[in-house]
Amino acid sequence: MFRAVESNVFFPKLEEEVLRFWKERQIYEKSLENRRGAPLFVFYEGPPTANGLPHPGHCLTRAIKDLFPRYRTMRGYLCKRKAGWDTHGLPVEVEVCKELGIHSKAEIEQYGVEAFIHRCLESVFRYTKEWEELTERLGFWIHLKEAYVTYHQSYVESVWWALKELFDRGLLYQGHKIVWWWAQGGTALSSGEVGQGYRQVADPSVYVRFPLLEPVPVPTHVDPTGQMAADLLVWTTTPWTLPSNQFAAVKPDLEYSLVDIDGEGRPVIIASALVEQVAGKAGKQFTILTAYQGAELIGRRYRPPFDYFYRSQANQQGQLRSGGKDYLAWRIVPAEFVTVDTGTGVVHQAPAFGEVDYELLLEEQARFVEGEGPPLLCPVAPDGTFTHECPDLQGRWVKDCDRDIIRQLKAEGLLFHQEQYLHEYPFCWRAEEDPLIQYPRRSWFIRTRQFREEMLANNRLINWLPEHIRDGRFGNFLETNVDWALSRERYWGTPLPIWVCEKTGYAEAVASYEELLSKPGVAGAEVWLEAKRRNPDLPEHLKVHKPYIDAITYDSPKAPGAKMRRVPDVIDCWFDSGAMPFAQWGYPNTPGSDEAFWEQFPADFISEAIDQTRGWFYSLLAISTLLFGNRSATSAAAPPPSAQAKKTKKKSSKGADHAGPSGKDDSKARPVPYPHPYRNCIVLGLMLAEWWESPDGKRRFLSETEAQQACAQGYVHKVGKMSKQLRNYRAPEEIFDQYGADALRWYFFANQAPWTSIVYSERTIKESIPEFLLRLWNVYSFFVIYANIDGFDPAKEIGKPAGQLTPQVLAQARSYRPIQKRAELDRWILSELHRTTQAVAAAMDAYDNFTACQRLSEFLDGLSNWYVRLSRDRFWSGELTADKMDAHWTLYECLITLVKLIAPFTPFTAETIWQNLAAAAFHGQATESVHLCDYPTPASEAIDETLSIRMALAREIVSLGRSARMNAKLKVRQPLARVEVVLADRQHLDWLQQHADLIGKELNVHQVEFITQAEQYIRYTVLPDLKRLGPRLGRRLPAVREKLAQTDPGRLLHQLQSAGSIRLELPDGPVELSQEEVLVRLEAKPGWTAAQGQASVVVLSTELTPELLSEGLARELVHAIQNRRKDIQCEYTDRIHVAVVTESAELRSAIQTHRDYIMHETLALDLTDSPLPGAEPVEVKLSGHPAVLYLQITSTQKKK
RNA sequence: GGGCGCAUAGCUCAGUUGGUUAGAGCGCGUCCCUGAUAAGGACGAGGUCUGAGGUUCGAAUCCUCAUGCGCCCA
Repeated sequence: MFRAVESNVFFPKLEEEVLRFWKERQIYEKSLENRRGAPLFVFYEGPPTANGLPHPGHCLTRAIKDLFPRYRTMRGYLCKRKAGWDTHGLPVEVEVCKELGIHSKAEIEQYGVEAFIHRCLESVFRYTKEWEELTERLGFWIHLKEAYVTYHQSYVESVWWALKELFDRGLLYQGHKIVWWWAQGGTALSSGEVGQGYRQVADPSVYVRFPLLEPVPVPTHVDPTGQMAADLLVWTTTPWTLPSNQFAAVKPDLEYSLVDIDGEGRPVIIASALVEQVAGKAGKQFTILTAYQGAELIGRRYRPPFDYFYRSQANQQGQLRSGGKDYLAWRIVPAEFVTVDTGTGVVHQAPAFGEVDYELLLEEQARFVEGEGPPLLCPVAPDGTFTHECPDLQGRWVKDCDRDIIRQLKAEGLLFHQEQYLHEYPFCWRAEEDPLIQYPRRSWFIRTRQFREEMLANNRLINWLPEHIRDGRFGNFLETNVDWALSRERYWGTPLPIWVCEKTGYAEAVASYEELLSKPGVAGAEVWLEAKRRNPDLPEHLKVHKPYIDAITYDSPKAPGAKMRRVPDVIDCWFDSGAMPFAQWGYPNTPGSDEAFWEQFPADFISEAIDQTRGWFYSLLAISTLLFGNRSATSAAAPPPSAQAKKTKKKSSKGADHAGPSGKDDSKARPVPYPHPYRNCIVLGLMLAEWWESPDGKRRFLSETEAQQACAQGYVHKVGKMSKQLRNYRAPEEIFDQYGADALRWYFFANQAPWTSIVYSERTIKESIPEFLLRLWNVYSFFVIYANIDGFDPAKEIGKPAGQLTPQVLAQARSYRPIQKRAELDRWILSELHRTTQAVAAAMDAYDNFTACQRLSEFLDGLSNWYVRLSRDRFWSGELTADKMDAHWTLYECLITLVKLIAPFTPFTAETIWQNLAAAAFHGQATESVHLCDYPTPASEAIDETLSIRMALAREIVSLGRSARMNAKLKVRQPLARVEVVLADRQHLDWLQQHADLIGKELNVHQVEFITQAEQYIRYTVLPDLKRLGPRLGRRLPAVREKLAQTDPGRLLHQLQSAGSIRLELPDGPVELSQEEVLVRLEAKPGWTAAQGQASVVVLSTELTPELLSEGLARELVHAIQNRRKDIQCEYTDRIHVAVVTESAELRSAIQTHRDYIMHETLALDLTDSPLPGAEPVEVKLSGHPAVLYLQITSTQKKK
């Protein structure tokens, strides 16, 4: 016996029970134990930050991250799932600053770095509980207890090891980075912060003359000497950067003009396209004297407007790599970024105060021999004031100097024009009156640029979903890769493990705390010990963090008496997360990490949202490529031979998956087979919120109903970014409580490809219940009802152990007959089951959950709306015949297999059903949990494609029949004499004829006839098969089409049937069309009750004889009695007494004629025509005939 | 400003290598069925596939441009 299934199912409650069950029985742990020694499927968890509450977008990521590991586990792989937490970084510091009500670095220092770090640590795990609850409630199986944590000592040391590797290989260097700098607060702002602070502002816009040192060539009609002295005309909105000018940039393929201004005699050079615009602005008369290509101007020298540097460095030269020498500064250089939208086409370059300018400086430096190139000129201090290098401006805030600078330009005759310029400019989001400036900071870089080609090559080995990421967003990013700016002048992060000699500047990297303490003359470790003594609760991990680590110094190996001190920076937290493939194991310092790392590298599967393209996806790839990529045999980081050997044991399969070692030892040619860290990557779309607003926009509602109730009308539907401030989305827990995790999961998996950006729609989540879960539940409930009524108990017939209840196990049962012996309907649904299994596995192997879900939905539809529907009378027939047992076994097998198929998608519902149908039914002799089962494998011998096609045809005909009945307003309860089905194609005619009864029953008609020629109802059309004929006929196709349309279809059909082909005479010669190259379409002629589909037309006979009407009445009566049974709460098997009192002769006659049928259908013991004493009379109308109905339940008894 | 993507029914989304009548679910309307019963099913209305060009015998699909939206980077 199966446990009775409650009809009013509430999924959230079931899910809670399943969660308890999983926990008590340690099902997740068992699912791993189950696969001990199996081939590996490697999953990496991209670590979330737990310093904020999880939102619906995290649910999507975590659902996808659960789906494929679950699937692969069932497919026989061992998939270890280590959780991880990202704990470092600016966002954490910002949170803490908010709590403390402070902003700047000075305020942090004042508060105390030590205390600040402690607060960061507290903040990091503030919402861990919420995250863990969400993870568990969603059914995301992952080892939360053994999570890697980026601030842990082992993790930090692993990162240090990686950095030392890079440092020792010369891949880590110090340079400048131009940052958006908040001078008053003394800190750089992240791009996100900068983005928040843009405001429209009016800045001075000045056009300045840069006098060229040498005259430029001109035609002799302009000047008889053939040359003229000229100025460059340069535009800038930041006059304060002019003292720092180093170059003027032009675009080589742009045309420039030499123009005379109001006949002044000293012409200027300006992009030709801008002559008119600038002349107009300045209100001057420009006369073009001659023109140059930008390329002709390159290399010419000019005098900058200020001589702070020029005074002493004007003629300095450096050695070029290509041989020869060139001047270091104040010459015209080529640049592609020059545009002619605004300005003059000649761009002032102050590399210290513009990122683009700085890039150009680097390019210039690259032309020179190391150390010989132009230096960076920066006469501005970090507090935003001019230094002693500009004596007359010294100590003043740069922006305040704009006016004096302009005045001076004017005085020297260099100012051509001045105006106000309105534009967007960033301000500090914390101190609104402070404009940001671009400013150079010393920074450590990783030479990723050198590995551009290697990274691109590795990128090509990754199976990106969607594919366009590879060559699009990610590929483009790699192609324009610049060196990774690694260091951050912050507090809470992995400290940069570089110690520098205070005297010589000699630097070295350190790979562990232990290594550090073993250095000669080490001192300062007591700072940590002292802190720990004061506060014994401090986690040991903190000792590798600021400020404790900063205290540690040791003797310099280069200068006696000098100390090595750590550089004060921490690193970009993206490096932390990108290091997780090895750092999660504490590689290489932690014992056993060597094995663990190489076993779990690279990942088969990762998934995050698209915003991670330049984040985690990049940091993983860059770090792996640099550390483990192809390089000389000196590699410190090559996999041990044992790990290599183990990996070759992996099963090979299709796709990018496991496209790994061939099994041969080719490690000499390629030191590391997988320098790319992940093979398959699903890039998720971003999730938007939807909400409703009151007409005034002041009130927000999360459902339309609420909006309707509150505002009646005029409320507005909104779609936009999810926002904590706006609270424009429903919290995940509420979704779990109302609809359940499976509903949410199915909504994510089944509605769209995962990379589609979706609107988080509560309504759609709700809908996934009736669409899928409830439909499955109804079939399951149906099965249990009848299995229990019939005493169908598989456990009684199957020996122990029953295991996973595979078809082989079920076949042991005495009453289980081979599929070939069963009814066709059984063979059909089992064939569909295996086809679905095949398709779902293929889709899931290709990481295509959307297609997989569609196939599952289609199967469930067939099971529910065709198989169960048509099998009903088999289930409620009285005798336990072999056919009835077949129906039970078939449905049972379908359900058992289906719950295995859906287990990775909706793990809770699958488990609930499995527990009843398998675990409980077999009293512990079946596999404990559906998640410990193997994924079903399709049996090709059970698949009958022809039957699938035929059954689909039958379903179409029934559907058309219903449509036809609808048109004629003939309800299905009214039997009809006959239906004629006209087929365009006689291929499946015989089969359909054999199944006429099935179609007839569904349509409630007595006779179904198939005809292939029925000119009386049908018009035929012969159409060309364009897909076939297109390639063959090309240009002639339209003529063929026309000719076919004009020719009498009857003649064409005749020709086709007699000759097997059609010959058309066309102006440009004859064309022969074979049977396969044409399609025959049918169309019902008007005036018939008919419906047409692709391949068939269904025509109904609408003539109603008295016999048919009488039969219809009988069915009406049955319907009325069944309704009444329900009213008086009959059990399914209750027997009843029935009486019908009526004046209607037709009705009495119908009862007379169909007495047995009525009694059988309604489980009536008798059917009389006088009132039953004690029974309540109910008045009914049956097709317009009034009657009074009496029902009375007898004692409950089995219908058998 | 640059890169990438998206735009299909009232809403949320599918649409396989270009092919004849562009689909699903929800919502709406009209019904049906019901011994799965707080389900289920059918039918209908609703589409210039964002716009404009182009390639092609043929374009929602390929190309170009424009518009709008999103993400990333400036």
